Amino acid sequence: MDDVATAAGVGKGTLFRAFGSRAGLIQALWARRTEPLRHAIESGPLPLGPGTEPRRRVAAILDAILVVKLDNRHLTLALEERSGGVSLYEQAQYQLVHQLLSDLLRDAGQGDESELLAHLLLAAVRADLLDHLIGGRGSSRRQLRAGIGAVVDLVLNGSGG
Amino acid sequence: MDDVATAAGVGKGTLFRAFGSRAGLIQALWARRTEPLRHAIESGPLPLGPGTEPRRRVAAILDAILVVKLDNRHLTLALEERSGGVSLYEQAQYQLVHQLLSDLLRDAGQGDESELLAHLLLAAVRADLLDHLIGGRGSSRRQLRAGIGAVVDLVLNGSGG
DNA sequence: TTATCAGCCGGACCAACAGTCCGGATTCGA
DNA sequence: TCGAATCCGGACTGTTGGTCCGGCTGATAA
Repeated sequence: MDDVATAAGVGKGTLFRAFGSRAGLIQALWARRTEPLRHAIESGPLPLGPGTEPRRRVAAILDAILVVKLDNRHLTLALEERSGGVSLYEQAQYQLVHQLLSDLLRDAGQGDESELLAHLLLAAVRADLLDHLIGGRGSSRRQLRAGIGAVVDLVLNGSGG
Repeated sequence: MDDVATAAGVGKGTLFRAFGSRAGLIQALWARRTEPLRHAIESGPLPLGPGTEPRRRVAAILDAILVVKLDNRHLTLALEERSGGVSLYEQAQYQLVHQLLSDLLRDAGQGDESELLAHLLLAAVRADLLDHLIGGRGSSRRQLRAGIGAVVDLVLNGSGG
């Protein structure tokens, strides 16, 4: 926070007055970075926008989220860190995506458990997991998108097992 | 740490000499709490022990982990918190379970993606998610076990969608 | 142009907390 | 009994998120 304030050319007080807390700053940054994505989901073209078949739309949204997270690894890691007693699951932005995915899954016929299933799918793109997969296992971005996409497909459409 | 040392009737130095760090203490506690479970998985009776059909065994292991986590919510939350720069995924105990689940999934015919799938299934029982589901949504223990069990089944056996 | 005042800003300060370190107690061997 | 090696406790340090107040600025009125 000190460094951020200095880099921004303001005092620490100003920073905290503007964003409330470290978590507030991070969430504000995240909100700005994800604005195009939110817009595309709300009213953009297929397959992200409304009108796509629910399962395909869920997969598209998850892939888009994955890409944003890969493009903002440090920020995302900080965002999802439990800080100030606020967990990821209490953040408004998480609850919004979760609600959307739950609704889509319900539409897709996953009546029961659509809420849990939405949590599970979102857990597949959690920042620390991505960080581990990239940093530790050396997966490339391509491999990650393909792999996670496959697993999500498997969850959504069944393996036929 | 101060409080722990005081409660244990020793100095803080002793605590750190014995466990290395806060994370070390938490992992040691966790290792002790999960010792019976590890033993049951290694050489116990069905469905946890070896010999069970892979998918069933995966489901049984996940349910057992879920129960332990529910019985030790605070400890588990602390364990999975990124602390000291060490994420959950770098912990030896996580890697062991992940390896086991990966192998079982491979045996079950999920050749490709068995590793990612194992991560996904373990993400379904992450401490902060459980905490959110219990604390915020008021799900009972029973409901959680049933719900997560159903979702895991769906992932393992397909929904037929 | 100058006096007054409200609001905003900066950065010194505070509290919490993981981790270190050294003076002293204890124990073991001679 | 004495000396040395080991172990222990808790005061201390460094870092960091967050607070607070003295002072600056800019607007307004005389």
